[in-house]
Amino acid sequence: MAPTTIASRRESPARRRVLDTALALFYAEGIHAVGIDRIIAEAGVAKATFYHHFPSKDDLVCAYLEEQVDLVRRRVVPQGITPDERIVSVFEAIGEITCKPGFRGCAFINAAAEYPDPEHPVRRVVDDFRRWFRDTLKDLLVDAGHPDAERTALMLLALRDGLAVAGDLDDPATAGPAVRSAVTRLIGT
Amino acid sequence: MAPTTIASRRESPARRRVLDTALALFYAEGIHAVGIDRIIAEAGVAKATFYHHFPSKDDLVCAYLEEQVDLVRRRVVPQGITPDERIVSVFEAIGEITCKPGFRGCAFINAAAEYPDPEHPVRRVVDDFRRWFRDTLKDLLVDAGHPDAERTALMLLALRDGLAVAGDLDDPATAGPAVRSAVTRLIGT
DNA sequence: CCTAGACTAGACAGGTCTGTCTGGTAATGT
DNA sequence: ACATTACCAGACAGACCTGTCTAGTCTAGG
Repeated sequence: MAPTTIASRRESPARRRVLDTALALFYAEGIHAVGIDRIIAEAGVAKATFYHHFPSKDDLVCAYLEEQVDLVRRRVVPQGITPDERIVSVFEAIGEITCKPGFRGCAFINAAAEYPDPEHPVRRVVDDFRRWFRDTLKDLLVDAGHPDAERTALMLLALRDGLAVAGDLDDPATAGPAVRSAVTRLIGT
Repeated sequence: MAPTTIASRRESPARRRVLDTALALFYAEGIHAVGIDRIIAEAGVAKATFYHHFPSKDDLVCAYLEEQVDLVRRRVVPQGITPDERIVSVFEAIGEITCKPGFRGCAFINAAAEYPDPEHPVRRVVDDFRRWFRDTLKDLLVDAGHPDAERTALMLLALRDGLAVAGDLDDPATAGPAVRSAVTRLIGT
């Protein structure tokens, strides 16, 4: 038994192609709206191969969201000068992303809208992400010596969600410029 | 021809039952997840009757969202003392609703997540609602003599969306108490 | 009385969905 | 040389989807 078995199941060209396709299609068109047949066709993968790597569609959906978690995590890490500025920079980055052409809102919010059951594995991934993001904001606020860090982190999370929604449903250009002042008003400079 | 034809098509016991059932099921379980068969079964209505009142499922979905618009509009109207207090009261009402047991987020955000095409009739209803809400906030801010009413209205809309998402995905109890201070920080009093 | 229309019950067509299963190819490591 | 395993192609089952259609009941207005 080569060191293949599990390792290659986690990383293989076919699996990668499926995941990339799922990332694009699920995000752009919604999860229930995209069938397995469509994914394997556009990924150029046989059905048996797909079900070899992902026992069910739900597994693929979870993997898709984990992928999104990785993408976000990679962005938030880089630090600016002061903790205050780091917070502002995180939100300005969000403001920019929401203006980009393909933006279709927050992948986690959209996924949760399609999975009402809070106990569903998909919702677990969403919960983990949100908890991580909230804690990260709180830590930044604590570093900045902010009083009432806990509550302010909740407000900032609400702002983030609102920006993501607005970027998708309203005119994205209008929301962008307001981001910086919204953050400073909330954290009270 | 009695004054029936169109009038009764707009208001009839069967149609009402269908609409009420759709309101409950679509909101609680999502739109794609609930089929016509399920709706007509729980509404106690024949299929032909359903398709008589709603030519397609999309028509029902639009009617469902219009129904939600009516519900929200009815709430926002009542006025408090000062314009500032009216704004706060609107948001405290939102804060309360998000804590209630059956809360499953904003019906419009959830619907939009399932209808990616911005030109789709469903999205038109969503757009109309958001425009109305944004304008209402702006008018209240103008009445309050607020400078920068336009931009502040955007922030408040973002806050509303964030509250709706948080009430659905996070612990609803934690977000509630922060609402009032978030609003006052944003409108800068 | 009679007729238009709102309604019920349910079969049906044509499509899509997830997931299984068969059968075969190619590469790789022992 | 051989076994494992990653992969491809595609048929298939069984369920569910939307929307149409037939056939018949009940009610109220003229």
